[in-house]
Amino acid sequence: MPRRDRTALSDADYANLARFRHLLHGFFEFSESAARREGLTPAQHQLLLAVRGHPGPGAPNVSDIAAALFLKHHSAGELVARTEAAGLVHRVADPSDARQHRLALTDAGEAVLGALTSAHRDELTRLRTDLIGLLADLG
Amino acid sequence: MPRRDRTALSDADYANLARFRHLLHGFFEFSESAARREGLTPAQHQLLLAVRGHPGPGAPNVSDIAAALFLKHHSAGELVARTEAAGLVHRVADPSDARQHRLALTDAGEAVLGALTSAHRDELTRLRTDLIGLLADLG
DNA sequence: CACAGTTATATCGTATCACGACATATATCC
DNA sequence: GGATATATGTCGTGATACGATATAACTGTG
Repeated sequence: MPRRDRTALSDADYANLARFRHLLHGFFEFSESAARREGLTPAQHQLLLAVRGHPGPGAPNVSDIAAALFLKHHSAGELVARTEAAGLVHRVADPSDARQHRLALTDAGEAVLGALTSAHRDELTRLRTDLIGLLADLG
Repeated sequence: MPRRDRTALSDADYANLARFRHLLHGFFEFSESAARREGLTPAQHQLLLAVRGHPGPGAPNVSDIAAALFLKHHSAGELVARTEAAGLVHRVADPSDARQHRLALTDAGEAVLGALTSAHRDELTRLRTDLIGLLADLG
């Protein structure tokens, strides 16, 4: 059992966990403001990334996206609809299953995601050392 | 300049960033469900942690919490009011500045935060290796 | 020592977004 | 081919952070 004694929490344990959360929260604030600067909602940005970074062999469908973004199926569908209306993704009917829609980025979606992904990679490079240090203190 | 060429993004870069976000998102899902199991909203949990883990010399006030949680001052005040109503924190008037309220955990808040913090430490121990591996791929 | 500016917090109405409940269409399996 | 499962869509609701605004208290300055 890797779990340590519950009574063993020190002030430093709380402070380290608080700092870890604060650091991650700061990263997400960065991410959200970067997305909004590009005219996207944060959720739309995450959708684009989930579509582009989908690990499977083919293009993801709405259910894949729901799983990737921890959403209910119909919430994922709503997000896809909003993002499609913004011209960033499009749905193509799956030829082998008429219930499903395969998702792909539009050229506009591809462009904006590229810019955002570069910015995020840079930001993570800046944060990496602190993050690893905190993880070492926490584990 | 640490920034790499914007055109240098590969499929793997997108996939790695997507996996990184998915891993962190999963951690937050774990955190939120743990908080709700204890009868707290996720925001209330973060408030407790920010109070308990506050780095400064004294107890934090509402503005400190706003900064720690990336909230506007009045949103932090609303969160404190809700959490105080739940009996998890209390406000004590600062004797040297009647505008401020210093925040402290109640015994109930202390107990629930302790349980949650232990659980989070364990979860982070589980995730640490994957997280560090992904950070290495991303930077 | 008034008063201008700043700081700390509170009130209220609004907007966003994911959700539950429900509905529909298609596929699959005895 | 009828029952069941899967994929997605519609609609109303609730939670909560926010902007705009307000109030109170502190601080420095002349």
